[in-house]
Amino acid sequence: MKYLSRPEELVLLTIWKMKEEPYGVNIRKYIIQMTGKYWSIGAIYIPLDRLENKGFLSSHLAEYTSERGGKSKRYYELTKEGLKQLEEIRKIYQVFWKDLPELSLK
Amino acid sequence: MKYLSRPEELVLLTIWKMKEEPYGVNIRKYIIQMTGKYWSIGAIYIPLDRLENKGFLSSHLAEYTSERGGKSKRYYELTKEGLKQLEEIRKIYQVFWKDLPELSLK
DNA sequence: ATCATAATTTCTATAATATAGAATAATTAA
DNA sequence: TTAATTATTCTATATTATAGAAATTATGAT
Repeated sequence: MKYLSRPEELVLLTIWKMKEEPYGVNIRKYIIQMTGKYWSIGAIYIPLDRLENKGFLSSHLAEYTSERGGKSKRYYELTKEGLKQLEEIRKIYQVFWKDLPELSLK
Repeated sequence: MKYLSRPEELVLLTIWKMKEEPYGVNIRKYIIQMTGKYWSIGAIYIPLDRLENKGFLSSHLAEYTSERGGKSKRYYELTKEGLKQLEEIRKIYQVFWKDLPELSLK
């Protein structure tokens, strides 16, 4: 693949940035909150899986929880490779977003 | 649609930024040069079409050229709506890329 | 005139990704 | 043991990405 897709990038950035526990439900919540755009419930797991397969994330299942119930959470964290991808894309956009000309638009 | 896709964003930014004449071949050339990643010849026209359909770009055919030959070039320019989209996405990323914590990665 | 060359866009086919929400799983409380 | 809760996985479909061949249109050479 050439670039990270948009959801992939948002997921990686979120896992890097968020303070809450980084598992599916929370990651989705964070992205919705930060971007103001809706994501369906399932929509978060596809980029998560893909990013893990590519080696940009690693994960493990939560061992124990005293909360109400529910399936085990799967916690994610960024890998070195994942960070590298983010840095690469940041570099590209720094150049693109720099010195944009004033426009007179229709 | 929720966000601009990556190619859409790159195309819009390029049309905003590039100094050369903004038609397909040049736009592709510029993106390849700026990102260091290959795009096939046809790959540029799909986001161009889509962005125009969405109202983020407008275009017109070149009237006359004294160059060697070839089909008429189609020139593109950013619309107000297109600019708005870019500003929106920029705002999102400014927040995401700000205050990222130091990491100790595996 | 005809043919080769050149520059550009359009077409076509396929792979990959996005999106939504229902189904399933695992845990706890009543 | 049934209902409620929390989370992930599955399934189906729409959209987007990607590559490169084909078509279009003009020029230059013979």
